[in-house]
Amino acid sequence: MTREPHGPDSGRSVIRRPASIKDVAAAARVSPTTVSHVLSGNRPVNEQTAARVRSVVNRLGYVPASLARSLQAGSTSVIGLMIPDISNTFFAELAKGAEDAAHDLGYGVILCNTEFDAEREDRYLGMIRSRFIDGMVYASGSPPSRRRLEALMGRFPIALADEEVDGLEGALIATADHEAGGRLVGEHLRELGHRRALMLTGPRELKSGVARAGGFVKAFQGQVTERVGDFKEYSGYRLVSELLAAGDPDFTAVFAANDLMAFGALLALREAGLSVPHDVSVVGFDDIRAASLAHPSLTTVHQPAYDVGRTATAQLLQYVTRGEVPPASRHTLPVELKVRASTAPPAR
Amino acid sequence: MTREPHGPDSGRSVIRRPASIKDVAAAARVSPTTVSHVLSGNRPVNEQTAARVRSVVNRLGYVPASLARSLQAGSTSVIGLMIPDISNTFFAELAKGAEDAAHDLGYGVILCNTEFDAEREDRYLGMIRSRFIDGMVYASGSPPSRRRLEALMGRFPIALADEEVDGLEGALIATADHEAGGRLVGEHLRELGHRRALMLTGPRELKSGVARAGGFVKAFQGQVTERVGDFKEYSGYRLVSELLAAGDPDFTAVFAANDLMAFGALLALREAGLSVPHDVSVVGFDDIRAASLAHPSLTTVHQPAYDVGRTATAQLLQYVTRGEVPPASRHTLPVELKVRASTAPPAR
DNA sequence: GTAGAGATGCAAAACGCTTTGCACAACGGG
DNA sequence: CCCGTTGTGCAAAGCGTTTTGCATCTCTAC
Repeated sequence: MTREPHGPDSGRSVIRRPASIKDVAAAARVSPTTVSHVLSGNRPVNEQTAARVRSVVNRLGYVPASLARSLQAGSTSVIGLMIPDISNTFFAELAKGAEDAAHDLGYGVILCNTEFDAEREDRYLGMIRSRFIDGMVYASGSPPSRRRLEALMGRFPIALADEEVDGLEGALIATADHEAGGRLVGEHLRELGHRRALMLTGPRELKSGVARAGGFVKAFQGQVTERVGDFKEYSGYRLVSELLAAGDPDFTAVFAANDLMAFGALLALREAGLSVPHDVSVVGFDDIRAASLAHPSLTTVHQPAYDVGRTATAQLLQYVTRGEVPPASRHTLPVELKVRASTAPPAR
Repeated sequence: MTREPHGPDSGRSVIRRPASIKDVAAAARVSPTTVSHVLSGNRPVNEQTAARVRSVVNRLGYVPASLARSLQAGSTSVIGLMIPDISNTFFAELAKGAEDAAHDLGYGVILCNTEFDAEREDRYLGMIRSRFIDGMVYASGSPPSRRRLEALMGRFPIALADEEVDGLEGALIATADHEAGGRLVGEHLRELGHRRALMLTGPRELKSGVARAGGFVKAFQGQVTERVGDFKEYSGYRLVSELLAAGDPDFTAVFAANDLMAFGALLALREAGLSVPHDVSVVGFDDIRAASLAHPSLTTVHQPAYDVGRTATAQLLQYVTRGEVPPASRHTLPVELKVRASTAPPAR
């Protein structure tokens, strides 16, 4: 434990002031202007002088303060990504796509995880108003924040990813083709020979869920019993259990509007002594990780969460880089039916 | 389609210059100083004047530019979170914890998703050197970036979360108690009556996996066959299949160093006609979502990913807010054994 | 009547960079 | 010999804040 050499400043691990462009200029006996030009290559500099400057830069470990640079440039090359829950694999995939797209253009992404908390959403919305971020990809959606968002939309670059609530038109939107997904499921079950299905939907307010159900009903062309769930596992379990308890089930297939509810349905069927897919087929939506790992593995619709995030971000940045607010436009991304072990022709 | 009223500036959705403090000052016939004081409450201002200023602020929709503020203050209230893959639920949970902790202190989090790509890691490390972020929570770890990290550690606030590679000492570290997790599994299997186990480890370089194996072997006190995997599902499948094909298995239980490999093992056992847990018990590590959804549900060790992220961040910020570099310290977080349906006493 | 104190508001510096305009020298072409 | 050009580098303004340090003015107390 050696004693530190000098002064009161010694031992403590306080961060000392980093070298500024002035320090470099002084040490190289040139003006800050010249240093800037050497580093940016913005104007020619005598090679000998430039070499001297570079050597000082290295010696001092000088790195330009990006804050000052951003202030001067009027943009930060950072955007925000507003999502309700990063631990939800759907949003995690979406975030990955957004990060990739941003990275491609040299942009950074601030993670705005909201838990649908209005106070939190407000704080993050403040980042764009105070111009700390150049734009925002918005995939959240508590109703109060939606209203505030609308006010911002004309003045700041904002894009909607997988918008699930209506009332937000006139924006740049990237979303999966929910209706087509529902249609694919309908066709699949019909072709297997099913004629009576149980459809577990999400809350009515969420557009995506409604679109899934709509596409399904249209394509299935059979008898469909609808029950409203909340996209959580338990609601799938509860709804199916109730129907089974009420008597002989009037369906040979279950289409849940997302995988979680499908898992709940699986559990309820198993508890009732019904075998999947022999007695009843089950289909989900999302293709979360667990869908392929579960037993039986779940037939489901793969949502391109990654592409949704990537597209929304890439589109947004196209305008941000030009200092413009994006115009209204919709980008619908294709979905894919993953047929696995939970569907089969009906036994009866 | 009505024609826009005036000038060349009209129709285009270009963002127009937002109001600055000077604009507000001019409109309220005071100095920028006074505006600043009204807004910050830093010095008293005549109530009548203040009211006038506030009204102008509202009318103009003035929001202080945080960039300028940060430049002046010398910090941005943003930190970075470096992780290899946000779509991995473990890191997503960790990120959520980090975001929560940051939010509590008014900090933002920049998502640095690296895919173990050195170029990408470098770019993000650049953000801290250019002082765009006040600190960094580091949960990634490609070897090249590790070396660069070491150089930065003394000069910038950096914390390690769930560090999985060695060579990085002298840092602030938050990690799960991997060894204790292994021990819990060992005790559990021993108490069930198992005497011969197969241990599927991760790569030798990853400290956490080594610790899990170490704890297990110590506590199990039986015969342990070790096989080295790579933490991916397929390696679990392959290793178990190979052993089964080679003849009568010399184990009644399998402990995989993570859930994914455990799933692979499950699959291999099922294909070989062995029943889990009747013929063989299987245990994983991590407690990812699919663990509870799989069939049979997986006995595993729950890792506090959220807490790891939260703790690392909270600890880091404690020093960042004081403008200090954190000292070396280790925070080990407790794990928990989740006993589910994949373990039972051995049949033979 | 006057000194000290409080209230009130402004000017100016500072944060660290980029960019524009300008000065000076050297040089070649007409 | 003069003018235009090219090379080289600096001074200064500007980006939008916050934070001193001062200058007034008005009280209050003695």
